[in-house]
This record gives sequence, C-alpha cells and structure tokens, in this order.
Amino acid sequence: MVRADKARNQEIVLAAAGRLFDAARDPDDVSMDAVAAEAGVGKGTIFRGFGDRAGLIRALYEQRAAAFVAQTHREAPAHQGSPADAVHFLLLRLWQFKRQNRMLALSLDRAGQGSPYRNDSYDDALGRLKDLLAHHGEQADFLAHALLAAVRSDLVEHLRDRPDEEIAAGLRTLVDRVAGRHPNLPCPAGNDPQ
Amino acid sequence: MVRADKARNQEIVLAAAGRLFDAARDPDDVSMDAVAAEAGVGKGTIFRGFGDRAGLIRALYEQRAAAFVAQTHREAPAHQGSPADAVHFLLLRLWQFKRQNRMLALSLDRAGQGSPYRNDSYDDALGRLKDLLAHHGEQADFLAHALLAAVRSDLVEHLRDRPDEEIAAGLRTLVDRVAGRHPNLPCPAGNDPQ
DNA sequence: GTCGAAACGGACCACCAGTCCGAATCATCG
DNA sequence: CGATGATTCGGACTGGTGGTCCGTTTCGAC
Repeated sequence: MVRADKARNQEIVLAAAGRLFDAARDPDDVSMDAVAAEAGVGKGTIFRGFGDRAGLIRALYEQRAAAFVAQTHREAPAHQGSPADAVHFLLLRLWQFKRQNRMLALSLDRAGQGSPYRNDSYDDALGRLKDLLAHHGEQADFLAHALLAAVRSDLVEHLRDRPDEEIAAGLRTLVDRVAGRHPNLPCPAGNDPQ
Repeated sequence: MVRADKARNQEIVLAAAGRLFDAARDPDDVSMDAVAAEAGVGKGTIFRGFGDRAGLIRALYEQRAAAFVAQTHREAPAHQGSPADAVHFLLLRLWQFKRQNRMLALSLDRAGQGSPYRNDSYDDALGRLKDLLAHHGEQADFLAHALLAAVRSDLVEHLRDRPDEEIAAGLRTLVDRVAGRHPNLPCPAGNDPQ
C-alpha cells in the first residue's frame, strides 16, 4: 500500500519541478535543492520518491508526455491516413512537445546513461514507428531510430527560431522519402548523371 | 608569440585527456583533476589553455576528427560516385568515428550549451551534406541536420552491439531514400547539383 | 489509543568545475 | 651571457552539486 503523504508529496514535487523547468533558461539551473525548496519539502523526500535526479526528470517527462498524448487524442481522435501521414503526424507532435518543454526535454537527454532512450515515451514512439515502417523489413528498427533522432530535443532547440512551416515541410519531405511507399527498390542503384 | 612551454603543455594535456577518455566507461568519470594528474600538470594550466571543460573536450574532439579525416583521405583518396554514395560514405565514416571515440563523443554532446552543434566538424559535415542535398532546395538544411542526427553519438552508443552490416544497410536505405532521386515523389526540380 | 513500520527533513559528505595568486619559467635585449 | 619584465605554472581554495544518513515525525492497522 502507498502511504497517503508519500503520494501527495510526489505530486507536490513534480509540480514544483515542472514550474522550475518551465522557468529555467538552462537545463541544469534546476538543482535538486531548488526543487526541494520550491516544493517545501526535504531533499531526502525527493530522492526517496524518485531515486535520483534522472528519475525525477523521467517521471515529470512521462507525466507531461501522457498529458500531451491525451490532449492529442482529444483533439484529433481517430487519425486516419496513409502510414506516411501517421509518421509525419507523430514526429510533428513530438517536435511540438519538445518545443513546449524545452528545458525538461533537454535535461532528460542529458541525464546520462542513455536516458533519452530509456523512457516509456521513446519506446512507445519507437514501437509505433516500427509498425508503420514494417515494409522496410529488418531495417525498420534502424529507420525508426533515425527518424526519432530527427526530433531530438537539442535539435529542436538548435532550430528553435525556424518557422513552424519550415520544420513541418522538412519533416514532411523526410517522412515521405523514408516512409512513403515505393513500388520498387529503395532507389534503384540510386545514381544520377555526374 | 606563443610561449614554448604553453604549446608543449597543451599537447601533453590533450594526450592525457585522450588516454583517460579512451579508458573511461562513462563520459563523466573523466574529471579535470584526473586529466591534470594524468598530464602531470596543474589544473590552472588546463583552464588557461582551454577555457573550460567543454573547450578541452572540443579541442580533443577536433584533433581526433582531423586525424580521422586525414586517414580517410589517405585510404580512399578521391571518392567518386553519386551524391547518394557520397552522403552514405560520409555518414558511415561519422558513425565509425563515434564508435572509435565513444566516451569523447558522448562527452562533447553532453557538454552543454548546444555543444554538439558548436564545433567545426559538425559545421563541416553539415555544409557538405547541404551541398549534396541541394536539389531539395530550402529543405536541404533541415534534411542535412536530420541525417546528421541519425549518427548522433548516443544513438551510436545505444545501437553499439548491432553488427556493422546492419547499421551500414540502414544508413544506406535512409540515404538512398533521402538523397537519391525518386521519380514518383515530391522532389521538385529533382536534379543534381554540379 | 497503541505501536511498529514507513516517510520526513535537513545537516552532512564527497566531489567537481572553475578561480586566484605567489612562485617559477620563459623570451628579449643589452 | 645575465638581468628584467611579462607569461605561465601549480595547487590550495571556493561555491555549489547530487546523493546519503539517521534521529524525529507521521501514518494506518488493530
């Protein structure tokens, strides 16, 4: 059983951390001490509840990702269309999410020990992509990783000032190329005149 | 003029840092103190010579990248082929480089303040890719970033135990799709540069 | 109301990047 | 050469961090 105060404190801490990450200008000017202070809670409480810094970040990230997914479902319930459309939609949503949660997403990436790959959201997106890319056979896995890499949080950050349409168009092209159905081989010997 | 001891010490420090990064199991168990000790030099010397930790990492990274490029040129002097071939070759080399310099590359990525994008090697590769993708018009820039994201060091790390052929094949497909000519796809004015 | 288990708080620790300044070393010029 | 002024060196020192520890408080089952 979960003691009531523990559960309550976890929520308080997550909320406090969220506020601090939203206000931060750099991923690591959110210290654990600061979170504890903002939450009005002892530092031990945080570490007992989340293990370590990476754990806290992951928990907050997952919470927000879940909310984002829920919102997406609400707004665009049964998304229909070609696989390429679905891939494009997924990547675009990820891009937007990371734009809205810049410091949090950057922190997650930097939290060491392969953390960008060790969270449920990533696995989730990866799985979905692999399905949508199934026609690539064994390479679906690598291609899924590669597509997700195109929406890595620090690339989002790096291209922060590009207009949305430019990003959307770029992703569209990328996706059409990679996920689009091509009747024939992956680019027949793909050569061109020199 | 550059004082002789300074130049000499910079080399000593770079060599020491290189040794430590090669031996490390985690990007940040190479501390500045450790580098100073390994180099037999005071800590101040390092910071005077490289500014900060990120500066040291970048310097070492650039040094090794330059050596790698030189070696590449030696082994495969005048690389010919379609643009897609050139892109594939470039990405594959980057992948190999990051595999050979795992901890160093990871450290660079994690060195804060957009460091993965703030180094000459990246700009170099980006420029080359943009040229090779020029037929994509305005999207060449985004696509170049996206392709480079597919060889991000922590993806290399994450897929470390995949056989080389699998990676090469995946990259090949990705590149053929993105850089190759596809008659039936939205590839405006789709003809090659040069 | 009692009591054992679980969670709390915040002082405490080890460590790290980066600074600082007296001591040592360099290049220059007489 | 040997003297001199500018540079660089070394490593003790600082501020701040993630993470631990344990005496104290709170919870909830009975």
